[in-house]
Amino acid sequence: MKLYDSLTGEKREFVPHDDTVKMYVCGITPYSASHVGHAMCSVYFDTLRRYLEYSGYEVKHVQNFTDIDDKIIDAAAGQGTSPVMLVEELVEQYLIDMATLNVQPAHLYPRVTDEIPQIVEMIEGLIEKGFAYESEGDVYYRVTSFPTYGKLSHRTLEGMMAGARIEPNAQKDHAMDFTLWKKSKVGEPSWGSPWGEGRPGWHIECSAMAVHYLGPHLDIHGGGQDLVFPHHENEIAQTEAYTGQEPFAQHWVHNGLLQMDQDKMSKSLGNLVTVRDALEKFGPDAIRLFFLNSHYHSPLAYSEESIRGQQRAADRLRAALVEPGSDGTGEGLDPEPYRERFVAAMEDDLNTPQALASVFSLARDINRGREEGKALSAAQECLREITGVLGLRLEPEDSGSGQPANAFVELLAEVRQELRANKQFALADNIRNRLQELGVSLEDTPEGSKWRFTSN
RNA sequence: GGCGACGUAGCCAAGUGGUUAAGGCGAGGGUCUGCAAAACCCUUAUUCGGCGGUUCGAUUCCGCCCGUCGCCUCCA
Repeated sequence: MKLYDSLTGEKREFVPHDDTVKMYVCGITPYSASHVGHAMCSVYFDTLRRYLEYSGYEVKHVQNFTDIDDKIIDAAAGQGTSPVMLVEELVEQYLIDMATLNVQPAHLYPRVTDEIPQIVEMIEGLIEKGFAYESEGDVYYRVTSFPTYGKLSHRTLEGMMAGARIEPNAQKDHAMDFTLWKKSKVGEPSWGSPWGEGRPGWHIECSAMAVHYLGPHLDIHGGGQDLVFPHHENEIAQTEAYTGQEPFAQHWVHNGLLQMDQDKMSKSLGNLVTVRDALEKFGPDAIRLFFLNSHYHSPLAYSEESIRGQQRAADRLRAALVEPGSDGTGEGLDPEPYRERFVAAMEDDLNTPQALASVFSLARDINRGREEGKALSAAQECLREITGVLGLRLEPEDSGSGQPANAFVELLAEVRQELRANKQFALADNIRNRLQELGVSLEDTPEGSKWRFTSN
């Protein structure tokens, strides 16, 4: 497939180093509930992974948790809990939310606090090679020692200095030098090191974990566009300096950010909707469709109106997957052209909006074919397959079986059928309306009256 | 100020140097239905931010302008 690479700025054929695709995606810093922007990133990379697997690749997906940092320490203190407890709770919440979104779990979720030896080793290596220096218990990366610093974000050191708000710091050789190891204050969580008690800087952890679990050559390194600088720029500087090999990643893949009104949605701006709230409100399929309807590379504005629209769209896909009452005996609907269009779109830098066009056109033709008595099992199987690549579940609406209300609804539906048979339509309609208000949707079909619980 | 992305119908959103500018939602009309709902059919951008340029021909390439956003500090 063709995949865009932020470093070279071009779409290139994706060719993994060896049989297993190595994919590292920057994960979250769990200091507060995850928001829809995190979900968007996860869904895009999940879809990329699903597509690669669909194409026959084996993928090893690693995603870190930054489980120690200033914000975690502050947030824990604010809530009267410990950083460890806070992280545990938020990580669990995150994993549950991702599972609900039908995001396949990463193969490994390394955490900074479990990787201190690897991090220290990498920092030592960088000092030895002259890329880093210790200063009053802190360790800094020397940006001037890495000639191509700025290649990912397409900046120069001069450009970064111009107009930037950088505080002079006597401890550093160059204002852009960044922290690898940070001396801890009294009472903060800390680890021993050759430079005294402290903890790792943010950028080094990803380098260390990526190299530790995936080696010096990643096929895909992903994350939000806001990580390009400084985080990923620094990762390249650290990793390539340490391993002496390049490129660190074949493809730097960055997703556009979720906008909230005029700004990006972010924890620091406080303008966020949590993943959990959105999931409860709209369900996973509609949310995935909302993301996938836009190209991963573009920014997207959060819009509840739009997600509602996707709920309706998901319903139409579900309708296409309902088995025909009586087997179609006519000629079959050949799904191959739809599958080909789907694959061609996905091959082109994961063009999910275009892939969806094929999905919807297959769904429409299945629904039409049903009315025309066509044999549909192959087409339905294909629809199931390609929507699966997009991570859509499209499970039938909950028919409520096994729930306590079930028998009562069943009874009301039966009574209503009697009324209809006796042309007592006013009363029958009244029952239908009242049930609708209570969250039970009733439809009269040639095969009888069907009902289901509606989530909204 | 520097770097980058973007501006397509009521809304969301693909795409292309040239015969019909995907798809979804919404809206209008129809088929079906006791009425609905669902599904299906039809309609819904002579036009792609503005102005120039290149070209036989540009929404698509180039330049300028206007507007929006991201990064340059933590951030998916």
